[in-house]
Amino acid sequence: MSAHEPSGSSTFSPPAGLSRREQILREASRLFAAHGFHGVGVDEIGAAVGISGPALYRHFAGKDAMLTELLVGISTRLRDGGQQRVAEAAEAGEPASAALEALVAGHIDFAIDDRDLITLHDRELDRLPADDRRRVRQLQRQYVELWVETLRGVHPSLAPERARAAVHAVFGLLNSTRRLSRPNALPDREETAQLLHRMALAAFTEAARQD
Amino acid sequence: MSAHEPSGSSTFSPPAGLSRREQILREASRLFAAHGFHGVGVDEIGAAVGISGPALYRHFAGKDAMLTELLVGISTRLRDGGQQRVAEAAEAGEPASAALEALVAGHIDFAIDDRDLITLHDRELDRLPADDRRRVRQLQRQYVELWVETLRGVHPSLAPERARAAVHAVFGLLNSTRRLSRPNALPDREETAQLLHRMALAAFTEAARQD
DNA sequence: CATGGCGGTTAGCGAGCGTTAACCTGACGG
DNA sequence: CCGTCAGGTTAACGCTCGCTAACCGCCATG
Repeated sequence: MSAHEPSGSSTFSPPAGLSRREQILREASRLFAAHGFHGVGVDEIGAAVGISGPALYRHFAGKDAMLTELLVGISTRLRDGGQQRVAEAAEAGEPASAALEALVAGHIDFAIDDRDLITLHDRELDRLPADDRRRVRQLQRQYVELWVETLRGVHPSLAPERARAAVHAVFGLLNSTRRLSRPNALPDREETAQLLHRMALAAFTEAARQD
Repeated sequence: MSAHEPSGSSTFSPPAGLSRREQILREASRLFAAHGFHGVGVDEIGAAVGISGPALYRHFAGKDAMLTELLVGISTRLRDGGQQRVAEAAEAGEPASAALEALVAGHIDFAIDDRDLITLHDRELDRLPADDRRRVRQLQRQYVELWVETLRGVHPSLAPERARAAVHAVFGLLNSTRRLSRPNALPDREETAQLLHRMALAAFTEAARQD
């Protein structure tokens, strides 16, 4: 196998491509998304990166720790990315609707390009140990609330509870990408992204309409 | 399926409420939805209906068979219900849009009232043995195609591939109910149903808009 | 009143799981 | 040139799992 990579002369830097840890996380997310957390064995994960079984414990405390790191990473990226987009829109003096559109566009990029992670994000939360689960749930809640606030900035008449339901519904809509496109690459990524974008905004607008 | 159920002369066939089989299926669906198929043991399922472990094998061939029966049942109900609603709308001479609305309304009823089943329906398919999986996938595909045809009846300009993506997206939107309302009963079922209904139709309309 | 079988019970098996232990190797800094 | 140590290996442990075996009580029926 590849013993050592052609990295620079420094003491030890990540091997240019992906570090072992990152390799493992990537393969683990693929396998967890495909077969479920309990449906994947540690030997299987090891085999996917060319090492076998217990060697994983040189990089992670256990199987749970891999799932925890994946879910915390996803939730953090989503929340931080969302906060940044909203903040940028605000600083640029753009209208509230621009912030909402930025949230939608960012989520779509994520849902299309990191399909496995999005799958884990709303499927495997309950497989976490209680402490980590609380932490991830908190991050997810913050992300949802960011959307709710932004949405209500565009449609102030929308009641909070209703807005929250609408946000969850749109998440479901956007995350449907995991069901499309069997292999890995979308037939036409941009077209799919635009379709979802428009459907999401239309759904929001309708949710806010007075009846 | 089952050899001897209520049948003729027996004084005491179905225990008035749910048969043992139905009890087991109900509890199994709850547990599978909560912890995932691999995350639930047969002892746990047995305990949930007041019997213990191996007694389940008097009613089912195995754990796989329970999941199979649940998923086949769900997929069949969805497809048959959808076909019936579309047929009824056609016989009544209603416009194509009425058929689409009937599909949406029917799916929402299902998604709200049988939340656990909807969860299994799009999460646990890959845990089935290959034969059963093919069978369920076929039923699901027929249901999707029914929606696609109906949608294209309303918006003939919509390309089939695009329509299919839109249908999957709306399924994701409607199935988001499983994420709402932690305990069991929705705060206001009718209001939620109407909100989802309108959002779904608006998303469809936007998907069909020419750009 | 014997009987048959439905629907339970407990014991236990064999496989697979996550994890630990003990050991090895090759690269690198002093 | 040697010691350290990161990052592998295989063996094995203990536990849990799905499932089978063996047994049994109840109750409707002939």
